[in-house]
Amino acid sequence: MTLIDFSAPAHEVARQLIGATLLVDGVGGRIVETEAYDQSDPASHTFGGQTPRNGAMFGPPGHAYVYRSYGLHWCFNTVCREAGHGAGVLLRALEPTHGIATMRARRGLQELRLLCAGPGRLAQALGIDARLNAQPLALPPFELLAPDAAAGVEIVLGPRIGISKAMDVPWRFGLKGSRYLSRAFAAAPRS
DNA sequence: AGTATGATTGCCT
DNA sequence: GGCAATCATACTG
Repeated sequence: MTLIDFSAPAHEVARQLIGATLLVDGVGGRIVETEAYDQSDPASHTFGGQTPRNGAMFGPPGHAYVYRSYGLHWCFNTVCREAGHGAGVLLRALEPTHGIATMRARRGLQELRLLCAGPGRLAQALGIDARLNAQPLALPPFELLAPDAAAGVEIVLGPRIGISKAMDVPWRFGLKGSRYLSRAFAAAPRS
């Protein structure tokens, strides 16, 4: 069975990914935070159409889109919908579970909670860089494991982080109560 | 060819 | 809370 339907819209894939486990060369953890982007979205890299940098986002779904952020960090996305749509999901945080010693060495940091709490940190911990851009997630070094069915994943959502446009679109998804998020989600609205 | 701008992080005050 | 680091991409002239 297919673990995740990457041909679905980005916000749907972003939701499905919460609770799944992502490994790169056996190192990684449980996905606890994602954000969705698509071409109709002013905050997306693909909003202005295809360029050499964002080309992978217009490629086949289920592949990686890796880009450099602020000249020093790498950020990792999964491509969604059919090729040509320019949609994807940014992975923002993991709960470290596999290869923790390797991740600590790469990050030069002991504290588990901060190993993968943020898109740049996550990429550094997993050893992700430009060589993985446009690579298929179904093949090594990638590995994607289903959420524990018994776990009953509870999802929270809110506005995305670090963008200057479409800030009202609630396309940030998180695992409720996780302490490995890049930032806390706002408290549930009072009724 | 020159400049403005980040889907960020970590260190400083 | 403020800001520097650091550079590929995109845009302007």
